Amino acid sequence: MRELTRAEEQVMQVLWKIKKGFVKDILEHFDDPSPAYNTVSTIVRILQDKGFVTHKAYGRTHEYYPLISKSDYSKSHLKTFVNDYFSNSFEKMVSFFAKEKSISVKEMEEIMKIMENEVKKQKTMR
Amino acid sequence: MRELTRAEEQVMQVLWKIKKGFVKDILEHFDDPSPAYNTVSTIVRILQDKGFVTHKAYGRTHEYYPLISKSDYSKSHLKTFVNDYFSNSFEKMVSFFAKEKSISVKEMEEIMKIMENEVKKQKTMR
DNA sequence: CTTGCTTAACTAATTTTTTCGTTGTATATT
DNA sequence: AATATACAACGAAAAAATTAGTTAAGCAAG
Repeated sequence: MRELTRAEEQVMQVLWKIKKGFVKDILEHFDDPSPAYNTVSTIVRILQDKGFVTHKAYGRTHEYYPLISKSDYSKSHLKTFVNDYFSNSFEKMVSFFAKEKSISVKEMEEIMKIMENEVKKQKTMR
Repeated sequence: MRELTRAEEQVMQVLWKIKKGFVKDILEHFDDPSPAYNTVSTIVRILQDKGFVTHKAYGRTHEYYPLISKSDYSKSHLKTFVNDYFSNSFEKMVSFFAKEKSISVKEMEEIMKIMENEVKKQKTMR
C-alpha cells in the first residue's frame, strides 16, 4: 500500500473522524493556523487520485469519503514498522514495549485477558 | 523528536545494522539500484546536522556512528503512531492486532508469559 | 438579467527532499 | 615530483510535496 505524506495523513485523519464531508467540513477540523481552502481541496483531490478517497457529487460540490479505513491503513503501517524495526516479529515489538514500561500494568492485564480469549477461540476453531 | 525522511531512514537502518561505518560501508548495504556515493555522503551529513549521527575522523575520512539508537527512535515512532491511530492506548493497539490475527497464537502465548513476568516484577517493585 | 458567493479545477510558486556532478585536498603509487 | 585514487564538502539540479492564487462555472439574491 502506498504511504500517505504528512499533509495527506492529516486530511485522512479528519476524514476518518468525520466519516464524510465537504472540503469546508474538513477545513473546520484543522486547528489554528489552518491551511487555505484550496490547499485542502488540492490534497483531497490527490488522495482521490491515489485511491484513498472518493466523492459523491451534489451538483458541483463534492462530498468526500475515505475509501480505505483507518484500521486497514494502520494495519499496513504497523506491519511495515514491525518489519523494519522488529524483524517482523510482533512478539519482539510488544515485549520490547512491555519491558520499556510503555505499557502499564493495567493495560498488560487487559491485553492478557484478551489474548487468552483469542487463543482459546483460535484453538477451538481448528 | 524530529522525524526521519525516507532516504534518511534507509541510511539509519544501515548504520543501526553495521553499528559504524564509512560511507562506502553504508553504500554496500544498499541493494540493487544503489544510490551514488555522493548521495549517501550527503544524507549522512544531513543526519549529522540533525543530530542523528556523529563521526570520528581518521585523517580526512569519516567513520559514522548513530547517535540515536534504533530502540529510541522506534519508541518515539510507535508512540506517535499509537497516539494517532489508537488514541494513545497500547492496549487498544495490541488487542486490535490480536483480534486481526496479525499476532499468532504462539506469539500471543509468548507475549502473555513476558507480561506476567513484567506485571509481577513491577508489582513487587512498589 | 446582473452581481456576488461558493466551489472544483487548474496551475503556479514555494519549500522540502533527494540525487549526484564538481571541486579541492590528502594520500598512495609509480 | 607527477599521476592516480579516494574522500568530504559544496552546490546545483531534479523530484516530490506543500501551499495557495486564479479561473470558470454554478447557483442564489436582488
